[in-house]
Amino acid sequence: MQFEDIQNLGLTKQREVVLQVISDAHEHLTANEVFDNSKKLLPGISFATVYNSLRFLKDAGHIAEISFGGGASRFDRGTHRHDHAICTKCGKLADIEMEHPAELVALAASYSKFKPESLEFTLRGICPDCLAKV
Amino acid sequence: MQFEDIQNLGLTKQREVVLQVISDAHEHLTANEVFDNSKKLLPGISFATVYNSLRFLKDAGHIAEISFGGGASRFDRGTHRHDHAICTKCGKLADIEMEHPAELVALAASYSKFKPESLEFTLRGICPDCLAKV
DNA sequence: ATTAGATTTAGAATAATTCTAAATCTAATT
DNA sequence: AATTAGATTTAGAATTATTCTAAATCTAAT
Repeated sequence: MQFEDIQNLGLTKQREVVLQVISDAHEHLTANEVFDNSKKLLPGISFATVYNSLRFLKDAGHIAEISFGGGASRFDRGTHRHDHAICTKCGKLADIEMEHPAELVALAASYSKFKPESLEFTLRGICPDCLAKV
Repeated sequence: MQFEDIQNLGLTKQREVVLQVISDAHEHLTANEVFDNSKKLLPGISFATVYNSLRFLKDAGHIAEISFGGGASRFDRGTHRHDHAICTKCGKLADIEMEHPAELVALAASYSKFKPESLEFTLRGICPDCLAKV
Protein backbone atom coordinates (compact mmCIF):
# COMPACT_ATOMS: atom_id res chain seq x y z
CA MET A 1 0.00 0.00 0.00
CA GLN A 2 1.96 2.97 -1.26
CA PHE A 3 1.28 6.62 -0.68
CA GLU A 4 0.68 8.44 -3.91
CA ASP A 5 0.81 12.21 -3.88
CA ILE A 6 -2.14 13.34 -5.91
CA GLN A 7 -0.67 16.84 -6.07
CA ASN A 8 2.33 15.52 -7.96
CA LEU A 9 1.20 13.42 -10.84
CA GLY A 10 1.44 16.19 -13.40
CA LEU A 11 -2.32 16.35 -13.70
CA THR A 12 -4.40 19.41 -14.44
CA LYS A 13 -6.25 20.89 -11.52
CA GLN A 14 -9.52 19.42 -12.78
CA ARG A 15 -8.11 15.94 -13.07
CA GLU A 16 -6.52 16.23 -9.66
CA VAL A 17 -9.86 17.16 -8.18
CA VAL A 18 -11.65 14.27 -9.84
CA LEU A 19 -9.03 11.85 -8.62
CA GLN A 20 -9.18 13.38 -5.16
CA VAL A 21 -12.94 12.97 -5.03
CA ILE A 22 -12.73 9.33 -6.02
CA SER A 23 -9.92 8.67 -3.58
CA ASP A 24 -11.74 10.32 -0.70
CA ALA A 25 -15.03 8.57 -1.30
CA HIS A 26 -15.83 5.61 0.83
CA GLU A 27 -18.15 4.27 -1.80
CA HIS A 28 -17.96 3.75 -5.51
CA LEU A 29 -19.30 6.90 -7.10
CA THR A 30 -21.10 7.42 -10.37
CA ALA A 31 -19.94 10.09 -12.81
CA ASN A 32 -22.78 12.23 -11.58
CA GLU A 33 -21.72 11.94 -7.97
CA VAL A 34 -18.13 12.65 -8.92
CA PHE A 35 -19.36 15.79 -10.63
CA ASP A 36 -21.35 16.93 -7.59
CA ASN A 37 -18.44 16.37 -5.24
CA SER A 38 -15.96 17.95 -7.62
CA LYS A 39 -18.00 21.13 -7.77
CA LYS A 40 -17.52 21.55 -4.04
CA LEU A 41 -13.76 21.65 -4.52
CA LEU A 42 -13.71 23.44 -7.85
CA PRO A 43 -17.01 25.21 -8.45
CA GLY A 44 -16.43 26.00 -12.10
CA ILE A 45 -15.78 22.45 -13.25
CA SER A 46 -18.03 21.25 -16.01
CA PHE A 47 -19.73 17.96 -16.55
CA ALA A 48 -17.87 17.25 -19.75
CA THR A 49 -14.58 17.77 -17.97
CA VAL A 50 -15.53 15.24 -15.36
CA TYR A 51 -16.21 12.73 -18.10
CA ASN A 52 -13.01 13.64 -19.89
CA SER A 53 -11.07 13.34 -16.67
CA LEU A 54 -12.63 10.01 -15.83
CA ARG A 55 -11.62 8.67 -19.21
CA PHE A 56 -8.14 10.12 -18.90
CA LEU A 57 -7.60 8.77 -15.40
CA LYS A 58 -8.93 5.40 -16.43
CA ASP A 59 -6.61 5.18 -19.42
CA ALA A 60 -3.74 6.24 -17.22
CA GLY A 61 -4.57 3.46 -14.79
CA HIS A 62 -5.33 5.70 -11.82
CA ILE A 63 -8.95 4.65 -11.56
CA ALA A 64 -11.08 1.75 -12.70
CA GLU A 65 -14.58 1.70 -14.10
CA ILE A 66 -17.05 -0.83 -12.77
CA SER A 67 -20.38 -1.51 -14.38
CA PHE A 68 -23.23 -3.85 -13.73
CA GLY A 69 -26.51 -4.40 -15.37
CA GLY A 70 -28.66 -1.43 -14.60
CA GLY A 71 -27.57 2.10 -14.11
CA ALA A 72 -24.48 4.17 -14.41
CA SER A 73 -20.88 3.10 -14.26
CA ARG A 74 -19.07 3.56 -10.99
CA PHE A 75 -15.50 4.53 -10.39
CA ASP A 76 -12.91 3.15 -8.09
CA ARG A 77 -9.44 4.23 -7.07
CA GLY A 78 -7.44 1.71 -9.06
CA THR A 79 -4.27 1.46 -7.09
CA HIS A 80 -4.29 -2.29 -7.24
CA ARG A 81 -6.31 -5.10 -8.72
CA HIS A 82 -9.22 -6.33 -6.71
CA ASP A 83 -12.57 -7.97 -7.13
CA HIS A 84 -16.09 -7.02 -6.24
CA ALA A 85 -19.09 -8.43 -4.48
CA ILE A 86 -22.55 -7.14 -5.21
CA CYS A 87 -25.62 -7.72 -3.10
CA THR A 88 -28.56 -9.09 -5.03
CA LYS A 89 -30.98 -7.66 -2.45
CA CYS A 90 -29.86 -4.11 -1.90
CA GLY A 91 -27.31 -3.59 -4.67
CA LYS A 92 -24.47 -2.74 -2.32
CA LEU A 93 -21.05 -3.02 -3.85
CA ALA A 94 -18.05 -4.14 -1.82
CA ASP A 95 -14.41 -4.72 -2.60
CA ILE A 96 -12.77 -8.09 -2.21
CA GLU A 97 -9.06 -8.13 -1.55
CA MET A 98 -7.71 -11.57 -2.18
CA GLU A 99 -5.21 -13.46 -4.26
CA HIS A 100 -6.59 -15.55 -7.05
CA PRO A 101 -5.97 -19.26 -7.09
CA ALA A 102 -2.77 -19.74 -9.05
CA GLU A 103 -4.24 -21.60 -11.99
CA LEU A 104 -7.23 -19.32 -12.60
CA VAL A 105 -5.79 -16.88 -15.14
CA ALA A 106 -3.87 -19.53 -17.03
CA LEU A 107 -6.91 -21.74 -17.20
CA ALA A 108 -9.16 -18.93 -18.42
CA ALA A 109 -6.59 -17.92 -21.00
CA SER A 110 -6.22 -21.42 -22.32
CA TYR A 111 -9.97 -21.84 -22.65
CA SER A 112 -10.38 -18.53 -24.44
CA LYS A 113 -7.15 -18.46 -26.48
CA PHE A 114 -6.73 -14.85 -25.34
CA LYS A 115 -3.38 -13.47 -24.28
CA PRO A 116 -4.30 -12.61 -20.71
CA GLU A 117 -3.78 -9.19 -19.18
CA SER A 118 -5.93 -9.26 -16.11
CA LEU A 119 -8.87 -11.01 -14.60
CA GLU A 120 -11.45 -9.76 -12.21
CA PHE A 121 -14.56 -11.33 -10.87
CA THR A 122 -17.84 -10.34 -9.35
CA LEU A 123 -19.41 -12.36 -6.61
CA ARG A 124 -23.17 -12.13 -6.46
CA GLY A 125 -24.81 -12.87 -3.16
CA ILE A 126 -26.38 -11.42 -0.07
CA CYS A 127 -24.46 -8.88 1.94
CA PRO A 128 -24.03 -9.16 5.72
CA ASP A 129 -26.50 -6.31 6.36
CA CYS A 130 -29.27 -7.95 4.35
CA LEU A 131 -28.51 -11.30 5.95
CA ALA A 132 -28.91 -9.74 9.38
CA LYS A 133 -32.27 -8.21 8.44
CA VAL A 134 -34.04 -11.57 8.01
CA MET B 1 -26.65 -29.06 -23.01
CA GLN B 2 -30.38 -29.48 -22.93
CA PHE B 3 -32.89 -28.60 -25.60
CA GLU B 4 -35.36 -26.05 -24.37
CA ASP B 5 -38.50 -25.50 -26.39
CA ILE B 6 -38.93 -21.76 -26.58
CA GLN B 7 -42.47 -22.27 -27.83
CA ASN B 8 -43.42 -23.92 -24.58
CA LEU B 9 -42.30 -21.78 -21.74
CA GLY B 10 -45.65 -20.10 -21.22
CA LEU B 11 -44.29 -16.82 -22.52
CA THR B 12 -46.18 -14.19 -24.44
CA LYS B 13 -45.45 -14.00 -28.13
CA GLN B 14 -43.31 -10.90 -27.64
CA ARG B 15 -41.20 -12.52 -24.97
CA GLU B 16 -40.82 -15.64 -27.05
CA VAL B 17 -39.55 -13.55 -29.93
CA VAL B 18 -37.07 -11.66 -27.79
CA LEU B 19 -35.76 -14.91 -26.36
CA GLN B 20 -35.60 -16.42 -29.84
CA VAL B 21 -33.59 -13.48 -31.14
CA ILE B 22 -31.10 -13.74 -28.31
CA SER B 23 -30.83 -17.49 -28.69
CA ASP B 24 -30.27 -17.29 -32.43
CA ALA B 25 -27.65 -14.56 -32.26
CA HIS B 26 -24.07 -15.61 -32.50
CA GLU B 27 -22.99 -12.49 -30.71
CA HIS B 28 -24.07 -10.71 -27.59
CA LEU B 29 -26.67 -8.18 -28.65
CA THR B 30 -27.58 -4.82 -27.18
CA ALA B 31 -31.20 -4.00 -26.40
CA ASN B 32 -31.25 -1.96 -29.58
CA GLU B 33 -30.08 -4.86 -31.69
CA VAL B 34 -32.56 -7.15 -30.03
CA PHE B 35 -35.26 -4.66 -30.94
CA ASP B 36 -34.16 -4.50 -34.59
CA ASN B 37 -34.05 -8.26 -34.93
CA SER B 38 -37.33 -8.73 -33.09
CA LYS B 39 -39.09 -6.41 -35.50
CA LYS B 40 -38.22 -8.78 -38.33
CA LEU B 41 -40.09 -11.57 -36.59
CA LEU B 42 -42.87 -9.47 -35.10
CA PRO B 43 -43.11 -6.15 -36.86
CA GLY B 44 -45.41 -4.48 -34.37
CA ILE B 45 -43.26 -5.00 -31.32
CA SER B 46 -42.37 -1.85 -29.45
CA PHE B 47 -39.15 -0.77 -27.89
CA ALA B 48 -40.62 -0.65 -24.42
CA THR B 49 -41.77 -4.21 -24.77
CA VAL B 50 -38.30 -5.32 -25.69
CA TYR B 51 -36.99 -3.70 -22.52
CA ASN B 52 -39.82 -5.17 -20.47
CA SER B 53 -39.17 -8.58 -21.96
CA LEU B 54 -35.46 -8.35 -21.35
CA ARG B 55 -36.10 -7.56 -17.72
CA PHE B 56 -38.68 -10.31 -17.43
CA LEU B 57 -36.47 -12.91 -19.09
CA LYS B 58 -33.54 -11.85 -16.98
CA ASP B 59 -35.52 -12.15 -13.75
CA ALA B 60 -36.78 -15.52 -14.88
CA GLY B 61 -33.23 -16.66 -15.49
CA HIS B 62 -33.59 -17.26 -19.22
CA ILE B 63 -31.06 -14.63 -20.19
CA ALA B 64 -28.21 -12.78 -18.54
CA GLU B 65 -27.19 -9.16 -18.79
CA ILE B 66 -23.55 -8.33 -19.32
CA SER B 67 -22.14 -4.86 -19.01
CA PHE B 68 -18.73 -3.34 -19.29
CA GLY B 69 -17.49 0.15 -18.99
CA GLY B 70 -18.69 2.02 -22.01
CA GLY B 71 -21.86 1.52 -23.89
CA ALA B 72 -25.02 -0.44 -23.64
CA SER B 73 -25.68 -3.67 -21.81
CA ARG B 74 -25.57 -6.85 -23.82
CA PHE B 75 -27.68 -9.93 -23.46
CA ASP B 76 -26.78 -13.54 -23.45
CA ARG B 77 -28.78 -16.73 -23.48
CA GLY B 78 -28.35 -17.72 -19.86
CA THR B 79 -28.83 -21.46 -19.99
CA HIS B 80 -25.82 -22.04 -17.84
CA ARG B 81 -23.24 -20.07 -15.97
CA HIS B 82 -20.19 -19.03 -17.91
CA ASP B 83 -17.53 -16.39 -17.93
CA HIS B 84 -16.39 -13.83 -20.45
CA ALA B 85 -13.23 -12.64 -22.09
CA ILE B 86 -13.02 -9.17 -23.56
CA CYS B 87 -10.38 -7.96 -25.95
CA THR B 88 -8.67 -4.77 -24.86
CA LYS B 89 -7.77 -3.96 -28.49
CA CYS B 90 -10.97 -4.50 -30.44
CA GLY B 91 -13.57 -4.93 -27.72
CA LYS B 92 -14.64 -8.37 -28.86
CA LEU B 93 -16.51 -10.36 -26.27
CA ALA B 94 -16.18 -14.13 -26.05
CA ASP B 95 -17.63 -16.76 -23.78
CA ILE B 96 -15.49 -18.96 -21.60
CA GLU B 97 -16.86 -22.33 -20.69
CA MET B 98 -14.92 -23.75 -17.80
CA GLU B 99 -15.32 -24.98 -14.29
CA HIS B 100 -14.05 -22.70 -11.58
CA PRO B 101 -11.35 -23.90 -9.25
CA ALA B 102 -13.13 -25.50 -6.35
CA GLU B 103 -12.07 -23.05 -3.68
CA LEU B 104 -12.80 -19.85 -5.62
CA VAL B 105 -16.37 -19.15 -4.53
CA ALA B 106 -15.78 -20.17 -0.94
CA LEU B 107 -12.68 -18.03 -0.74
CA ALA B 108 -14.42 -14.99 -2.22
CA ALA B 109 -17.37 -15.46 0.11
CA SER B 110 -15.19 -15.70 3.15
CA TYR B 111 -13.28 -12.54 2.23
CA SER B 112 -16.45 -10.58 1.58
CA LYS B 113 -18.72 -12.06 4.26
CA PHE B 114 -21.42 -12.34 1.60
CA LYS B 115 -23.64 -15.38 1.30
CA PRO B 116 -22.59 -16.47 -2.18
CA GLU B 117 -25.02 -17.05 -5.01
CA SER B 118 -22.85 -17.02 -8.08
CA LEU B 119 -19.55 -15.81 -9.33
CA GLU B 120 -18.49 -14.81 -12.77
CA PHE B 121 -15.31 -13.34 -14.06
CA THR B 122 -14.07 -11.32 -16.96
CA LEU B 123 -10.70 -11.96 -18.47
CA ARG B 124 -9.16 -8.94 -20.11
CA GLY B 125 -6.58 -9.55 -22.77
CA ILE B 126 -5.91 -9.73 -26.48
CA CYS B 127 -8.07 -11.92 -28.64
CA PRO B 128 -6.60 -14.40 -31.15
CA ASP B 129 -7.57 -12.21 -34.12
CA CYS B 130 -5.76 -9.16 -32.75
CA LEU B 131 -2.78 -11.30 -31.80
CA ALA B 132 -2.58 -12.57 -35.36
CA LYS B 133 -2.65 -9.03 -36.76
CA VAL B 134 0.68 -8.00 -35.23
C1' DA C 1 -70.31 -11.89 -21.41
C1' DT C 2 -67.68 -9.83 -17.39
C1' DT C 3 -64.14 -8.64 -15.06
C1' DA C 4 -59.51 -8.20 -12.92
C1' DG C 5 -54.89 -8.38 -13.81
C1' DA C 6 -51.10 -8.57 -16.71
C1' DT C 7 -49.05 -7.08 -21.02
C1' DT C 8 -48.31 -4.24 -24.95
C1' DT C 9 -48.09 -0.04 -27.51
C1' DA C 10 -46.59 4.65 -28.65
C1' DG C 11 -44.46 8.13 -27.30
C1' DA C 12 -42.80 11.19 -23.77
C1' DA C 13 -39.52 11.59 -20.11
C1' DT C 14 -35.38 10.82 -17.83
C1' DA C 15 -30.66 9.40 -17.33
C1' DA C 16 -26.09 8.57 -19.07
C1' DT C 17 -22.65 9.74 -22.09
C1' DT C 18 -20.40 11.98 -25.94
C1' DC C 19 -19.68 15.72 -29.11
C1' DT C 20 -18.81 20.53 -30.75
C1' DA C 21 -16.92 24.91 -31.06
C1' DA C 22 -15.10 28.63 -28.80
C1' DA C 23 -12.30 30.09 -24.98
C1' DT C 24 -8.46 29.27 -21.97
C1' DC C 25 -4.28 27.38 -20.37
C1' DT C 26 0.56 25.50 -20.82
C1' DA C 27 4.96 25.08 -22.23
C1' DA C 28 8.29 26.00 -25.58
C1' DT C 29 10.24 29.35 -28.38
C1' DT C 30 11.46 34.00 -29.79
C1' DA D 1 7.37 39.83 -22.60
C1' DA D 2 4.96 38.22 -27.10
C1' DT D 3 3.94 34.20 -30.15
C1' DT D 4 2.60 30.01 -31.14
C1' DA D 5 0.97 25.11 -31.15
C1' DG D 6 -1.23 21.79 -28.74
C1' DA D 7 -3.88 20.21 -25.07
C1' DT D 8 -7.66 21.13 -21.98
C1' DT D 9 -11.81 23.20 -20.34
C1' DT D 10 -16.30 25.15 -20.68
C1' DA D 11 -21.22 25.38 -21.84
C1' DG D 12 -24.47 23.51 -23.91
C1' DA D 13 -26.34 20.76 -27.60
C1' DA D 14 -26.69 16.14 -29.28
C1' DT D 15 -26.88 11.38 -28.92
C1' DT D 16 -27.68 7.09 -26.83
C1' DA D 17 -29.67 4.16 -23.30
C1' DT D 18 -33.31 3.21 -20.38
C1' DT D 19 -37.59 3.90 -17.92
C1' DC D 20 -42.17 5.73 -17.34
C1' DT D 21 -47.09 6.77 -18.44
C1' DA D 22 -51.60 6.18 -19.92
C1' DA D 23 -54.59 4.09 -22.93
C1' DA D 24 -55.55 -0.08 -25.47
C1' DT D 25 -55.41 -5.04 -25.75
C1' DC D 26 -55.07 -9.63 -24.26
C1' DT D 27 -55.81 -13.59 -20.96
C1' DA D 28 -57.79 -16.47 -17.90
C1' DA D 29 -61.16 -17.16 -14.59
C1' DT D 30 -65.57 -16.63 -13.55
